[in-house]
Amino acid sequence: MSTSELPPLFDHAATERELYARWQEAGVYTAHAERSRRAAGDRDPFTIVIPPPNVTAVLHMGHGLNNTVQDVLVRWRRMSGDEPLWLPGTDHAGIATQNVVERQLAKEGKTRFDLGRPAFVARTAAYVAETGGTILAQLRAIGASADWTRTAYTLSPQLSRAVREAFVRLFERGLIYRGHRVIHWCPRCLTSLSDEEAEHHDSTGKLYHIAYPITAANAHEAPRFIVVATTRPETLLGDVAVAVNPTDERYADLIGRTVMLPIAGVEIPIIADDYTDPTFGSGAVKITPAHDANDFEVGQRHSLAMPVIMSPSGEMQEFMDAGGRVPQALQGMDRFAARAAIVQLLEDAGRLVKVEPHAHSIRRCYRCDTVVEPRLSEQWFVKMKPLAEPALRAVREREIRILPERWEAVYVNWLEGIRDWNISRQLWWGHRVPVWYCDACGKVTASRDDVERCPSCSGAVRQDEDVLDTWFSSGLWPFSTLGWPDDTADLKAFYPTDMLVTAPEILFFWVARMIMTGFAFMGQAPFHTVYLHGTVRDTNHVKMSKSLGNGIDPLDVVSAYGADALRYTVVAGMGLGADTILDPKDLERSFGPGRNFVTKLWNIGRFLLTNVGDEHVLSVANIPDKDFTRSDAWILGRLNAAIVACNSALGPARITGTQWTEDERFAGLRLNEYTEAARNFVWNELADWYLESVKGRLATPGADRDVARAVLVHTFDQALRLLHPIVPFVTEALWQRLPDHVDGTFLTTARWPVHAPYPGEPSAFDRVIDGVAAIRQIRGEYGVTPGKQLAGFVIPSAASHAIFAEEMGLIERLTRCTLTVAATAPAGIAAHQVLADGTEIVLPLAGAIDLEKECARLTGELDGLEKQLTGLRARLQNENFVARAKPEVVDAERRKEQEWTARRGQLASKVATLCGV
RNA sequence: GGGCGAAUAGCUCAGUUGGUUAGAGCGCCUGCCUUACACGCAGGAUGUCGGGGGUUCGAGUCCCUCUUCGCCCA
Repeated sequence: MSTSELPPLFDHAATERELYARWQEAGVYTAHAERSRRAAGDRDPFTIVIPPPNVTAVLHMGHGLNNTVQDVLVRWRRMSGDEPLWLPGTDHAGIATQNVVERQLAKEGKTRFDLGRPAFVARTAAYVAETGGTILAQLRAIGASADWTRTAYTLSPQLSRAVREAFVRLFERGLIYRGHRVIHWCPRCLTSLSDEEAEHHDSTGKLYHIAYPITAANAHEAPRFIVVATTRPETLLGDVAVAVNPTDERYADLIGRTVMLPIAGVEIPIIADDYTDPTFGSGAVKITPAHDANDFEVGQRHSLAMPVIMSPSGEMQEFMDAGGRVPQALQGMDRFAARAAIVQLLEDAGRLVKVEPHAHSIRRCYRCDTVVEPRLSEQWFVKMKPLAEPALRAVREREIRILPERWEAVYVNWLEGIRDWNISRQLWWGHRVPVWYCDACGKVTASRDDVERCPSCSGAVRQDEDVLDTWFSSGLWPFSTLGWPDDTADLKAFYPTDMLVTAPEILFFWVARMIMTGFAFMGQAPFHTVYLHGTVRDTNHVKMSKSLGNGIDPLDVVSAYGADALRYTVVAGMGLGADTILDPKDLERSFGPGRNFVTKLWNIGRFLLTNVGDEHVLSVANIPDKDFTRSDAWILGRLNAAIVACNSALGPARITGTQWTEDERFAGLRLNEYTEAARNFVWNELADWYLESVKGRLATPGADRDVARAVLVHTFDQALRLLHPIVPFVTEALWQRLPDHVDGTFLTTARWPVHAPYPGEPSAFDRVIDGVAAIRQIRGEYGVTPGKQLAGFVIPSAASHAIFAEEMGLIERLTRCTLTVAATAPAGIAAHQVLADGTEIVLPLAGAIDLEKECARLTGELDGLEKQLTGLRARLQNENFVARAKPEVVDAERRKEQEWTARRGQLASKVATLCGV
């Protein structure tokens, strides 16, 4: 390969397309069950199941981040010799998808009821068939090495079967039941929601204090009122009682009497219940059991009626047991309009005592943001306590770890207070509840297969109208995607999976439920590691979203900067659990550094390919120790350090045994540290020093040139391997061009670097680096242009004599100097540097030296050293320090004192001779 | 209301069990188109580690407290 074919900038667009196609064609990302150690193979399986994006979704930066992380981990394990499976797929997203299709219908002036259920479902399925693969296709653009042959979908026949199986098993175990209670209802989506789907939002509302007239005991009693406080006055039409605390003396005499409910004109009792907080408002609360979950419980305790005074879409209506409660004028009025109307009516009637601002939190539908209405209705629930118990234990007993650590506490806290899960949704798009009712005999049948006739009386049956919460199906994801309930080869080979990578927002929605179902159906935790990464935000720390217009389209970034730049940016900026801040208004600021890194890598490759040539390159292992130079030993040592740093930032990959050890429990997954270690090696060590040091050797034919070629190719090859998970495209493109490349082999399946023993003393070259840096510093301080050739002297310390004598040519080349090794510093005005090891560098800089400035510089340096030495000595003279600090710390301080003292002596005599002080 | 987290350079963030002179990228300043790379190279400046108190020989790191911000749950 000649460099004429390599332009100075990496052509990401063409390369990404070509390489992804070749990876696909070679099938390198297809997992093989038989290679898993759990089957007949000899490889450790490493499985990640994707958090399935909605079928309606298009790729946003959150997906970009989430999937980049998964891909980095999977590529790392693939190269490490595991049998990896990254299983992709999508989620049918009941509410979201149904909303999209309903909006389409609305444009045609139709509703789903015009179509009817079968036609609506067919239309939605057709829509999904057409557009549902979009996001998965987009994941390919960022280089996702997922196994597309196993792409799953929650509404596929296979996964639907898993849903029925799970439902029926839980039903048979008594863990699924039908209940009549107050749930969260979205009046816009016309469905119930789980607790998790009704999100809290802080808001400033109003607290209305309303006076309810107490029914007079007799004709002589003066009119009395009891004041209740509420944020939702419109619900008073559904009030069935006023509750006071039994210990509240203010109201003791009123318990058992009745009040006349304003507007509704119904007489309701005053009851005593502990639920009432005497310190809140007036200490009396209105009880609306059909429209408030707490009131519902009060209502149950007191066997109260439960009138529903709103329609499903949130309009005032005598819906259930509410006959005569909603005045004609209010019927059909929206709940918020009704609130205003009722407040007005109360005010007109003199019943509104006061209105005060009130900070509280209201719940909104997580899909459409509509204020949720608590509503009494019939729903299916999962009994959670028994399911939560093993999920709780698994984390407490370190069978599963959650990173960052603090989320473990959140998880435990939630599971401890877990409430039953409402799983029925009044939607059409989803898995229909597999329950059939017989109207003839009343038999309720939950069944894996469709039921045609009542198993009891052979009467006609009808299936439950509701569908299941989408999260019910995604909760089965780690095993339903592998073929469960069938006993498949994939299930055997790849379950339990390994890591789950997702955002903290769905810790309860999804992660906790997968853990529960994992134990319930598989008897094992579904994964050993949960990695919760941060959120993508803009520079104002506002979460990126399409609706806010502060999003970044990852595909725009890919086309402008390349997939590698996107990935690098995301991974390099990701502290454990920290949010990722990107600037949607300045993509260059966010992604420029990533692209620059790719360009740098590309140019290291260009240099190497031009100067190394096509001829066979020796294996580093076959080169005799004595043939390596100091810089060879140094870079090989740095490579080892980089490998160690990358490994410890990434690993451990899996649990050993059945419990995480204290050491490993929160270790690894420091992707930013991994990135920095690899970047530092290739840029600041390989490119900045080794590559510069090797230029002369490459230009000089002979045996040493072959050693240099071998070390250069070896270290670059290893660097490409370390970097491949982060920037797969540019690394693969370069790797395939390396000399001796075997056609048909890929970096993506090449071996991850291992720490290897190399010859020589890696640190000797640090003396060269120190010397070069010192000379460059003088150049900088005296403003000598880099191009100007200088002459100078090196007075090496005894320990470093050989190094400076032998490496002088290299130092001269790197500094553009002509240097002479001398025993003592020559007399005369010059710039001086004293290196850490005691070696002195003297640059006369004929005529350019300002004696005053040089003295000031050296004196300043001496003063700084003096100050530090004083502090250091004070510490060493402190008996407490010497007695109590760890011996190795004290020893280190003593050594330092010796070094600093020697250096101070050198500097002091410099200053004395030069400045006459 | 309960719980959790954050506050470190102009910006975005590292800083593992307390132990040199607190780091990186971007930005900024100076000089360089040194034939791999100006998406680059060399050099440089910048921090009472949010405030206060405490423990300790030693605190960015541990404890208490205050302030500000964020998240989760009621």
